[in-house]
Amino acid sequence: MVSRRGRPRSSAVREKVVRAAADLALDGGPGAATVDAIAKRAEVSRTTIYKWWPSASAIVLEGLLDSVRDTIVRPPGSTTVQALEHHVGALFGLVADPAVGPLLRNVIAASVSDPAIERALMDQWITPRRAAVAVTLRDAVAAGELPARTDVEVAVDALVSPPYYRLMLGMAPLDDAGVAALVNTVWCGCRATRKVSGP
Amino acid sequence: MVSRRGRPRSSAVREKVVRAAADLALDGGPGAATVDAIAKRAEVSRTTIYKWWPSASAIVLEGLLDSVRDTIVRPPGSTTVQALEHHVGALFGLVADPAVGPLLRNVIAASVSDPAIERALMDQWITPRRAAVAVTLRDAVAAGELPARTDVEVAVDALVSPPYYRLMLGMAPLDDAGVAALVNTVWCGCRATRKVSGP
Amino acid sequence: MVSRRGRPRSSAVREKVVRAAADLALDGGPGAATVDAIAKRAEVSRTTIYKWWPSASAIVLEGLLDSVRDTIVRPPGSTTVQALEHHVGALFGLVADPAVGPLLRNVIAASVSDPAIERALMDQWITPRRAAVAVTLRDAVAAGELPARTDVEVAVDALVSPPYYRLMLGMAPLDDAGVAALVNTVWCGCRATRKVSGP
Amino acid sequence: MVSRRGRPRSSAVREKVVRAAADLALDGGPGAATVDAIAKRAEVSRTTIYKWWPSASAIVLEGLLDSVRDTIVRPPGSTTVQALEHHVGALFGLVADPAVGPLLRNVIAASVSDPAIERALMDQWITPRRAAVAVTLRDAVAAGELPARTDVEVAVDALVSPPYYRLMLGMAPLDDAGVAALVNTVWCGCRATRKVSGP
DNA sequence: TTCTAATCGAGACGGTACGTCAGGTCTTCTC
DNA sequence: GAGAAGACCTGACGTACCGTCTCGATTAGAA
Repeated sequence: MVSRRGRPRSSAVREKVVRAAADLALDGGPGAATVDAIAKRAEVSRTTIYKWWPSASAIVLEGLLDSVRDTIVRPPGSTTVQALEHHVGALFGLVADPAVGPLLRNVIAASVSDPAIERALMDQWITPRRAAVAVTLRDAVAAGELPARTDVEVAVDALVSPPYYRLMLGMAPLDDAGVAALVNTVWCGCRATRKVSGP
Repeated sequence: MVSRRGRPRSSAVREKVVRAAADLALDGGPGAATVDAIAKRAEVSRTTIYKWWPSASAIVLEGLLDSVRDTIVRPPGSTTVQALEHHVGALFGLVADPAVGPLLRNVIAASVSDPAIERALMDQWITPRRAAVAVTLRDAVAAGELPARTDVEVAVDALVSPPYYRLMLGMAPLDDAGVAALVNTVWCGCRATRKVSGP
Repeated sequence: MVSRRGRPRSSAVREKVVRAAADLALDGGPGAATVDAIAKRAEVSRTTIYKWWPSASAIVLEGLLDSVRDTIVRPPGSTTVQALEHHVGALFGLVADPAVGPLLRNVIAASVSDPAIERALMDQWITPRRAAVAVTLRDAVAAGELPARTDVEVAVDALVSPPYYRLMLGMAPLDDAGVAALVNTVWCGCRATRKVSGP
Repeated sequence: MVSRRGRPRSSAVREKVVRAAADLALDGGPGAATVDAIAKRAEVSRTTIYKWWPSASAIVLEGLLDSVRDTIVRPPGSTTVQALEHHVGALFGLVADPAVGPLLRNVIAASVSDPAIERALMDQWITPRRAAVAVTLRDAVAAGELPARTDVEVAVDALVSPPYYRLMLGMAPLDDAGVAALVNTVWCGCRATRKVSGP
């Protein structure tokens, strides 16, 4: 067993910082989660923060990923459509969650000017969620439920883009009926699609 | 017509400022278009800038809207699908345009922390483009090409969200085939949709 | 008449800053006169301070020079010895002054690690005071009161070094009798000096 | 004698630390000898340094005293003037030594804001050197070489202040001839002095 | 023409946050 | 117990932008 030398990192610090960042980002509006403000609220030294995180947004992102640790699994025994609705519905619910959406919006905005955030967001948030939907769709293609020519990436885009789009532009999220309609439309669209430039 | 007394506003100033902001935002990366930098580059006084614009992002937005003044019209004599492809294709092209996309991304990020930008962006960019697509879809419903139960807002979301989504997350834009597939999928999906929770 | 463009510099700011620095350096001990503390005490923005002064020590130096603006003049109609005693006595008095000595000590300490302070201190404080004494001595040589071989620089050193030496090392300053004795010793020494390496 | 329990203090550590401090203070300029830098250069833990020394300046001072361990003795069989010249010349030489002067300047500057350094510097450097000169002068008074009214403290000041003064202000040190002239002037001045306020 | 009201430029000023550096203290493991 | 490693806090540093402010210089219609 390898026990590190020196004083061990305090887990309390990490928690206080991440929680403070989330609190500030949530009820202080975006731009409130500065390193200074986080340090003050968490009662932690700014220096320590800079030692562990490269920016305020990185902290917010960490809090975001912390709060959403539920594994992305397909409900056992579900049909393809049920699985799709589960995945997409969960995503919509998440983005519309008042404790998650604002953080995500914050982080996406920050990712515009911070490649590191962009990468982390992509790797740890976007890609896993796209993958879950994509796998379900590809299984359906393999099972013959969807035609072989189905463009999975495009279908995934159609299914997952709207919540981000509405989030970033400050539009109200789709309600449950809207979500169901979206899934239904894309599902039927994939099945009904004919060759694009046919006779 | 009552022409004001005093020195009239110099149009040269507006142009220099807007151009400088766009240049900075484009090749300096986001965050480069600060008021200070714009003032220096445009060789205009900071005071003057503050007199006419509330923020740097507002200038970038103005430049964005300036550069995209093409009227959003339905090509005369086009079928519904052709019209849809034209509208959606134009939008995708715009967002993928290296002289437009970055500015837009910039402005959307700024809109997160600036309600005024959010409003202006919504009113002058998002809403008109959604409206064009929505009108086409509603016409199709009226003409019996699409079923009456079609949820137009959802269809619009599916059609227009992907480019913004990919733009904000730094993903490569869909290529032409992808765009065509998307339009086709949604169109077919709307036509083929059955009642969501049928027996 | 050249009237500057732009908002004119506020003289109140300069005064408040310089006074605050002096106050802090005097009753807060050395090391108390940081830029932060000065800004807070003077109720002036740190930015503004950095615009006009390169360091806290520069401000203290400015305050020092401000408070000692008395022209260095030889009393009219004085004999050489009287003039010397006046000059040297004034210097001793200044350095022993509780409102001047601590500032000077502060600045000399800072000059060790700041060439700009070193230069300014030299040019605006040390050199003028050495010069006054040197001129008086040289006049005495010219008048035949002192032998031609008198090493003026050495005599100046002997006369002016002690107060700085005692100041820097925290020793009590010489009292009036000590000052008189010093002047007398050096004066007589210069007159009585024989060739250093005689037969 | 009871030898302490536990690991004894490593003399290697002391040497490495002191040497590192001296090296940094000499070729890194003042301000370079921070505790951090010393720890890094000496490859010693900061904690260890803080355990044995109260400040970086204390280390520099220790190095200074280490490097100048020559006993201050009067050359046997010397005349008073020879002894004085020896003492004062040694002091001048020391202060002008490029391996000693900068350290001393450093320490004096630090003593301004650190009473402990001030005390140590006084007790272990200044006082012994003043004492050596004072004893010689007092012996001369006792022997009748100098008048009884000689103010020894003042004479000591005149003899030893100049090198410190020039050191602290960054002035070039006096050359050998200057030193000889200084000693000669003060010696003759002490012998020739008449009552200060005579008729 | 002269007045007058506006624009525009220059620059001072107060703020807030940034990211870094050094000083100290404390905790833990290793020798 | 000495020493190494390193986490942590404090406080100051100097910089970048922000937004406001006070000026003078310029411009062109209105009196």
